Amino acid sequence: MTTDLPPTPRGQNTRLEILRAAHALFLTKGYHGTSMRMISREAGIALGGIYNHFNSKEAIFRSVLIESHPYREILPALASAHHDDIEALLRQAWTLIDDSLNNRPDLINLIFIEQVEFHSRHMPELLNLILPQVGSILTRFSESGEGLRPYPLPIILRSFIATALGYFLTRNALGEDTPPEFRENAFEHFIDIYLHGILIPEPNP
Amino acid sequence: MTTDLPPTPRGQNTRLEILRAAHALFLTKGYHGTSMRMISREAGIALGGIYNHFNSKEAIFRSVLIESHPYREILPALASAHHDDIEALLRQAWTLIDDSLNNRPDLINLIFIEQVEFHSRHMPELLNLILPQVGSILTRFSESGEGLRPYPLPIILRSFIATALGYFLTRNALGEDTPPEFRENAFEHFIDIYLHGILIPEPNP
DNA sequence: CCTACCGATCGGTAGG
DNA sequence: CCTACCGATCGGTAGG
Repeated sequence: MTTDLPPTPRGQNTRLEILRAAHALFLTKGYHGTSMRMISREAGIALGGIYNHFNSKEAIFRSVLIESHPYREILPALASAHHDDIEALLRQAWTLIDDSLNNRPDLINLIFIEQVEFHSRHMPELLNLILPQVGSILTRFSESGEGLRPYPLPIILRSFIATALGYFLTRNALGEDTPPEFRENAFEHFIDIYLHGILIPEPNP
Repeated sequence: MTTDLPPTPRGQNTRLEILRAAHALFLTKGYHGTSMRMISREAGIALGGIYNHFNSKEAIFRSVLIESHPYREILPALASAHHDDIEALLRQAWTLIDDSLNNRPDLINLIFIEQVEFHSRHMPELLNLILPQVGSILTRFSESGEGLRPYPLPIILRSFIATALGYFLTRNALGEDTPPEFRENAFEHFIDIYLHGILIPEPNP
């Protein structure tokens, strides 16, 4: 079975192939640990051909960051969660994060590379894309946020994201040869602790 | 004012100078973004002289990681906090973390480099040094942990560390040109949310 | 602990 | 989009 017409113009497919290869390499080797020759090999294109699509190695990283940053999974998860009360909404978002990130814990490496190797140089541009989505999420929080403790809504959102990041960061650091008490049901415990943290407790029954 | 005798043998001072230089460079440029020549220049020693103290570039990173990992600040902070009830103990530890890390947010970059550029290869060795300290901290938790929700103590410790990491990670990502609602009093809000998360609420007064 | 050097590889480009 | 190449720099070492 062959496709007579490529789904997108040929050049566009090559561009995506470069981004896919670079993404995979950056995640496992970092930016300076990845060479243009590795990217060209992995993408199945000659070294010189890359420069028809990107002006520099950093331009590739910038595109990978903008188009594949984990926030692109976390924020839509929050935006698409559909529930009346905020606890159910956040629990559903937590499940969606689980689905998209739990099997790919190195996805957050992109955040680390941006901080360590670029001093967050590209974050202003990325935040300009992200913050508009954040606005509608915060509105939703305030609409269904009856039982929330009186923290600023941006703090509640930031600490939710921080909880996810802290989970994956400690998960990777702990590895699989550490005492199991540090790992068993940790994903569920983390969301429970977070929710107790932001929700006003039910009156004692 | 000159010192007649160096406080430590000459060779030992050079070794420490190499580690200090390498640490500073790794934090700001990453491992592969730092060259041996940069380290030699910053340490004030010839390139070849480094190899009298370390067998390879990775050996330098390993020593930096083991001797300067942020856990070396967080865990002693927890171990030295001295209070009857767990809330006061954790709040004091939080303050100590603030003192040692808040002005040097790039200290956690060492953790990221280890994860991204080394796939946490050195963590087993590091955890062997860390986990014994953890044992005594957990014992303290259980002694003064009357008001704790029934989470496993290792989870409570892990989520405390994760809260600190998530705070600094989102702090660096947000930068200083984002809406202030995401940043105002965030450090205090984070510990409050965490403590509400793990403590059984007081009966309504 | 330094000087001088090794082969390999780097990001990027000219020219077609 | 490829081939062939550029100068610069890499980690590491021999020899003293």
